[in-house]
Amino acid sequence: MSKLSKTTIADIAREAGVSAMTVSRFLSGKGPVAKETARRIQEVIDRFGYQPNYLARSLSSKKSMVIGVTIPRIEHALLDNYLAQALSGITDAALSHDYRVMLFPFNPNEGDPNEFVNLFRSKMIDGLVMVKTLHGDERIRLLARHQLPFVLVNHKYYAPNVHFIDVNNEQGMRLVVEYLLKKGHRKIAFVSGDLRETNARDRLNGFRKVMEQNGLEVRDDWIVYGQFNRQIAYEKSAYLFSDSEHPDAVVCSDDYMAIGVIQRIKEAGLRVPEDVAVTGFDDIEIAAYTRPALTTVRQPIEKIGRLAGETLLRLLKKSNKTPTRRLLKVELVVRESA
Amino acid sequence: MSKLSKTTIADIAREAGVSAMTVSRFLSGKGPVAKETARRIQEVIDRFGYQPNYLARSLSSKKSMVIGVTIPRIEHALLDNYLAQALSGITDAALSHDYRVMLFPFNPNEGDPNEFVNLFRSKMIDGLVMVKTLHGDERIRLLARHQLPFVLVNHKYYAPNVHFIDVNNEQGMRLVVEYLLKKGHRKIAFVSGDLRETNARDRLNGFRKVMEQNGLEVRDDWIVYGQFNRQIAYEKSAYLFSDSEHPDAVVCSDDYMAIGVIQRIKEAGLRVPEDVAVTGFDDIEIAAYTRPALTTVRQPIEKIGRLAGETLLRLLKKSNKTPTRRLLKVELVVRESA
DNA sequence: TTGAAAGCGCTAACAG
DNA sequence: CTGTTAGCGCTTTCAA
Repeated sequence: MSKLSKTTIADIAREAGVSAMTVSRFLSGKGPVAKETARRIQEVIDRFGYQPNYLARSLSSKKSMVIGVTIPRIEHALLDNYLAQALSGITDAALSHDYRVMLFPFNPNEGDPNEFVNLFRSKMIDGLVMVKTLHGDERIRLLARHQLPFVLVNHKYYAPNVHFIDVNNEQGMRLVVEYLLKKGHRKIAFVSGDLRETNARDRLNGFRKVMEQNGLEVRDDWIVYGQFNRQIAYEKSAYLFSDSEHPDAVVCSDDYMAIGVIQRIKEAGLRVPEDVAVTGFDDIEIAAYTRPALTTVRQPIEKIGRLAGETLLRLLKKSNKTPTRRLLKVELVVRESA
Repeated sequence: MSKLSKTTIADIAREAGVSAMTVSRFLSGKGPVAKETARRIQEVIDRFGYQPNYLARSLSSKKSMVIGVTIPRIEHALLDNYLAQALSGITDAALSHDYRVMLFPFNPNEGDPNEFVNLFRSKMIDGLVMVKTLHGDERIRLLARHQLPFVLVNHKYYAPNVHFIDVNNEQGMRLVVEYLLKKGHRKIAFVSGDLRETNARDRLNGFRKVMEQNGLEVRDDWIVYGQFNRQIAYEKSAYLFSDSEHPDAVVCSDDYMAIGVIQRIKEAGLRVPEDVAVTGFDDIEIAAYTRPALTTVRQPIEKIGRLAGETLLRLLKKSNKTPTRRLLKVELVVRESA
């Protein structure tokens, strides 16, 4: 099939009249090489179009120069907008440090708990960034126990050897709730994402806290326990609007859910935002295009990804005793839905 | 840092009282292993949590079991919705055949023409899927010349050793134009994407052809030469609506462009679709949420990705003399913008 | 500033 | 059905 000539470091060495070791030194930049020798080696490399065998190099040096990114399969699709943005940031960071990125989709709550540890055992990756993991995932615990280098994206997990980059969800909820209050809303419902994600929990708790600090009651029957999913939010929020007494505002745990809730509200014959205000979270691409356009909390998703990548790469250089635990600021984006 | 015990195949062999070769046979399933021997080996593997060293295996077998996916950097973001969907399909196909996926972002029209060939030279990948490449990209030509296994996604390139999966753009344009004609539109403009992408060319040519077949004039000044980009479509389409005589329909080369054009039309004080109908292409996620929701041509993007992956994997099994050249059907999705 | 020797952990090829 | 031998192409280590 392919007709690539296979030049090895030995060929280059012979042709340049030096040993393989000298070529290796020249290539890595580690160790001295005489100017004239370097010039000759470079000339031969160019002439042959030589590319070092990455597998041999990695096997010998015990560094794969690859970082893995695990992403959950969601609704049959691999990548929602959130994941795509995060991946973008991670990849940027990796490439700028000469690492490659390998994708590892996984099914939450399924499969071998050692699934990710084994990626290290098999020397497939040097480090791992995990996006959107679930609370209590045994796989994370095992990675931490083995002191493997990994970073969590948007998942808070306070434990030794666990590093994460996340946003301040409570601040986000404060922004949202206080904005709604200022607008005169008092009957505020909350539609939550999967509580196995720390984001969902933090947002719900944040919502509760800010409401109470403002002397407002949080009605238990106005907390909807859903998932980060448009369709499920659409289904589960139905009862909120079947009564004559409905909320005058709904805070949603993310944008996809807000879209589902808005659809539900319209079908109940109510208007957004006149009858019911709705807010989202994330500021995904489509948030600006929904009808009405979403008022939401913007997360710097790509930046989160980049920071996660950089944190990991720092970890690979030298392990860090004190865990990195960054909570980035969010901002309120006011559009039309509230 | 990490404290993973490093068990090798030799350890397993010794412990199971066999040779490394027998363990290797057991692991690969190639070659016979006695039932009882197999049982003993499995027991030892489990006990040690042994994972074969992927690098050693690949170095020896000369197969990396990795396929690369090249994606163009677009507007600073790595992944637009189209790319995300395609990547999803490719990854699905790869994983189901026990291959891993590595990401290789690249800047169109920049960098070493050997950039991708070198991925093969360095044994980083066994095959490559390229998404959204530009016509005449030297990198593609070099891959083909070296007879390397690669597949193009949404890029038609008729040449030996070049395989591609694309859609029938002309059929898409027929759907769109004939729909517009049926609706009574006659003054139809076209806003094109970057003509270095074969998709853009095929859509423009298809548009022309169908218009002419229906006896309609294509006004040169109503062809806008833009790029696959919302902002640029917004800017370049301005003049279409500054005259008193404007088109009553605009066919756009993709959905992002349609969004830009709609914005422009609104700012010109016109209504969509009452004054000007607008159509897109792709049916990306947000197409259903724009205001008005987009009438567009749906491509089975994820399926394209999956087919590309499968085509590549077949190529890796045995090279194929006759190039795969699939053009998938598209369908018209009528919403509100036309 | 350079080189020789020894391996990294696995599999291909062949022999038994 | 199992084992031996000889690498794969590089880097590490030590010596010169």
